[in-house]
Amino acid sequence: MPLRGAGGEPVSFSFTINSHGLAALPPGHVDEETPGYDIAVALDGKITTLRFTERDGMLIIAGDRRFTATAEREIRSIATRMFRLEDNLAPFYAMIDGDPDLDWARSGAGRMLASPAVFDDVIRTICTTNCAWSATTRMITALVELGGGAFPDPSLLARTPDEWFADVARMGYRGPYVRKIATDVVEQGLNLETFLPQHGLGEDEVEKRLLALPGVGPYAAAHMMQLLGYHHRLILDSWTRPTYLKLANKKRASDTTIRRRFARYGKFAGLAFWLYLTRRWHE
DNA sequence: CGTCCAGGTCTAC
DNA sequence: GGTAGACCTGGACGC
Repeated sequence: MPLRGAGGEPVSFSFTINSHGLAALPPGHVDEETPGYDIAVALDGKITTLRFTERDGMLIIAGDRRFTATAEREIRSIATRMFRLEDNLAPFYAMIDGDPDLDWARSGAGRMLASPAVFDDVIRTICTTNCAWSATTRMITALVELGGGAFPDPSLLARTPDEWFADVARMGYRGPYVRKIATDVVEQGLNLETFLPQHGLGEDEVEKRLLALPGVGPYAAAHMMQLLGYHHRLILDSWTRPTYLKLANKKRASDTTIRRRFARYGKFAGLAFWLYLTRRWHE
């Protein structure tokens, strides 16, 4: 399928795909040798590995078997979600034309790699809070192992006992939060997929609902908003703050000051901030 | 060994 | 609305 954004703009994952994206899979799932990206998902009730590669502006998707028409539609949907092809960055690229800090990004940068499902990203994001990155990968590796190679769906997490979260995944206080969200999806009709812009809830309402989830505060909500395609909020955490100071050659800057610095990018302020911080990832 | 803190959040004032 | 303290875990660090 064509690798273009919703506005026909270029899409590039030069570095993010193979490395640091939040949705990056546990070690072993990412092939560092070839410019491709593997992910295991459940299709037709079976765990299937999909390999994404890019050639001449086309996204090539290879599977390990033949697929039904239903599965093919699902694959297309997964790819569109993961690579954020529903997101229109053309207005942003027009905005940064000639911008000394961000003009480079017009070649197609700015799409934080997403998981096949919004649910996955919410849980993954909670696993990034208040811990070292090594703990994040440990927790997510355990989750994917529980899922048999793919990220576990809500019903599997809902029926997995508390002891597993505490003793196997070692998620500490996050375990009950994750189980609560999974249980609400299964039993209370909570549908995180409706947070996607196409469902029309509206930016403010989506943010409100994210913040209402246990374990999701300002940082996690900002990260999810970015993944969902709402680019206004700045992701402010213990990595982005010092990274900004270093790149901007400043001694200190309050969150308010940082926000003011990026306010010129309007509804794309958060994306501008993220690209400012991750520029070297794309070189 | 104890303390601090890492890509924060929640509760109680 | 703003702020202190607690919170699982485990690696880094000082003593």
